[in-house]
Amino acid sequence: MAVTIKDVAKLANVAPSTVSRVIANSSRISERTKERVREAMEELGYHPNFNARSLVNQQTNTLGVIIPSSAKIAFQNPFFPEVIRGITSKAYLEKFGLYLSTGQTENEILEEVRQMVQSRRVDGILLLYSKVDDKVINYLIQQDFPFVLIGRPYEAEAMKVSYVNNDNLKAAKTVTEYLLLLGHEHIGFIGGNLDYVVTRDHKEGYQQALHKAGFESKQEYIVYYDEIQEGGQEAVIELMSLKTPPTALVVADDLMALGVLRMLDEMEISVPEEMSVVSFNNVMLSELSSPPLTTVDIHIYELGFQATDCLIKKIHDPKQPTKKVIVPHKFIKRQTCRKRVAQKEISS
Amino acid sequence: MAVTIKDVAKLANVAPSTVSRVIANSSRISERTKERVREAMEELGYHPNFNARSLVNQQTNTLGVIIPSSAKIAFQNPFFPEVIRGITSKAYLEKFGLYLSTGQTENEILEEVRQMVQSRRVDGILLLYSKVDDKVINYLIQQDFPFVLIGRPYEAEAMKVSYVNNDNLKAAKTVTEYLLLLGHEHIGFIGGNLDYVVTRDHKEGYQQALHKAGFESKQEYIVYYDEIQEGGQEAVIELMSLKTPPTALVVADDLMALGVLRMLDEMEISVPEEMSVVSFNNVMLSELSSPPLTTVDIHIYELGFQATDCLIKKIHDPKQPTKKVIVPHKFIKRQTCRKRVAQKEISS
DNA sequence: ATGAAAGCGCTAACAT
DNA sequence: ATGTTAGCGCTTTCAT
Repeated sequence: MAVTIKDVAKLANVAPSTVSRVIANSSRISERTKERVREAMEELGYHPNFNARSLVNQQTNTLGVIIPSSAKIAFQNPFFPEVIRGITSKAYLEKFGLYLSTGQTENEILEEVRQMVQSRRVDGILLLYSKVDDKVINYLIQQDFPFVLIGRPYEAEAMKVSYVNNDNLKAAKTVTEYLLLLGHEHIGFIGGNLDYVVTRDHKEGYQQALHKAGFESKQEYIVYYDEIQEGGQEAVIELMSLKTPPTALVVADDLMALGVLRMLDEMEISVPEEMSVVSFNNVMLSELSSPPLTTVDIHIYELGFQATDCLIKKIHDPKQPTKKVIVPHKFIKRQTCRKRVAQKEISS
Repeated sequence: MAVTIKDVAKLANVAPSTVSRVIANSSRISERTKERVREAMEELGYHPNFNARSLVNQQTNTLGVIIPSSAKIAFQNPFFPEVIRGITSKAYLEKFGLYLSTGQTENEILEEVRQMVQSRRVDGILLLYSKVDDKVINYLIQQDFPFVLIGRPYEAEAMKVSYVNNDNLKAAKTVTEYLLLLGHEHIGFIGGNLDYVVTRDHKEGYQQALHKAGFESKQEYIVYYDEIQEGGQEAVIELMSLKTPPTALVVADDLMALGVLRMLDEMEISVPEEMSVVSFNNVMLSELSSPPLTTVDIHIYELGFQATDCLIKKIHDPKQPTKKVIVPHKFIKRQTCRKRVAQKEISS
């Protein structure tokens, strides 16, 4: 078996508790013994047993990270790697470990979360998505277990939920207004899955901008897709089949926008000449597309970093008031938007 | 505090050991008491304490997942999410948890790995990358700790390392031969970081194909980049500045190929008319680019799944012989390659 | 078929 | 300043 505290104690000629105190660098141990004990630890290659510590301390220094159930789709989206990167940075600084959920369906995940909290496998939980009416959130609230949401809770009841989010409504409103200013009057909206709060916020912002400008937001210009791969493409077909097809598109995220560009390319509709496109997230590949995407940078890394910060604080002091952090976004203009050209000018 | 085995025992009027046996579904407990105990567990909402179990069993049912140090770059690449997805699936099936590395530099990661193994925080380790002369690998070998490599060890000494890999050399050879068959005589090679074994395998395959066809592989056609973002772009500039610029490109991976396409687009070099491009991985966005990428599907998900399978088997039976699994690849022809047109035909 | 007791490796209260 | 001891929650001999 591995070397334990007892072995070190024996070699250093002290009691196990002394060794323990040396590990904690207790001030009640003389420098001389500390020295001796440390040498013994070195010599034996001692490392404290993680489980033993966790057991007695009643804490694991580990954060549970919950990835949405549609992992197949979700994980393809650079959003998740990037949040995790943010989480990772902060967790490393605070010496916390990361424990990843592995469930694929909503129920599997719920069961997993239950395990995590009840078996004390983690000290807190990071939820990487916010769904409308989510069972996991409800469970966590009911258990009063420390957790932080990335996104925002949908239900009003969830006042006590800490979260880190962007102002997605405002972002959507801004890009729509921008398109409006460019003279576009028929603007399509390609949203993600309606179960996600972010989709609803985007839609709301889009509609507010339209209404404010005196336009009616017509149902047929609004389309939702969750399948990123085919999603963008089908959405384009649907919208371009309208009697009056849109001349600009607000797209749920960069990856889907890529699919949109691809489809547009196939249909020989040129971007931005004949169609303007704006999307959200500003993941790296939005710069690599042809043409590069005009998009909203939501600072994904920061979302993860802040959420982790917030969670760890909450773990250290459970009485912390609930916090709502809004990470600012930034509109990035690249090459997929252009002033609208009147129809005749094109067709002539 | 949470409910423990003792509480259950008390309620069911049995000894703690009996409860423990019920959890393990021991055959030595009568159905009647099992029933009673289970009811008590239900009533109290009992869940076994993970750390206590790990402590006595000397196993954690957790796998350590080590992400390469250049996480910033690495994680942007869809390769990693996709391997993790494969890992996740298998881990879930086997009821193993996943513990993620958080270190950013090579040394941080090495230290983390040390912690993981010495503190018994994980039962085995999955290395998601294979670097030439990697300290982590050497440490793991020396500790004789169960681990599986995704990729392959570079040093011959590492005979005892189990790994899951593609035949990257062959894949690179095949695509180069394909380009050769299309009449291309000047084929550029844009590889990833030379520290990674996969890069060396790609280069080797590329060169073998060239030599077999009677061509010399010239140094100036071979270029390495690790920065995905700018990498592809700079590489293109470098290669196109040659006196005889290549008419075809073998690119390290899809993401970088995207950057290449983007740059080519900017330089108004049309793909595939004036330049053929092949890459590796077949991540989802390779289908979304314009034009869609001709690439090699290396079955990333499968790599993760197989590696996890292999590791768990090894954990269950440490005497298992070392295994080398080669996941087959598949050449996916899409729209970035075309027969070479003689120079004059274009310029005329 | 079940209970009692020891022990996994560590920390912390209580001695001294 | 250091040692003794109990106990975290569980599993596993060893009894009965």
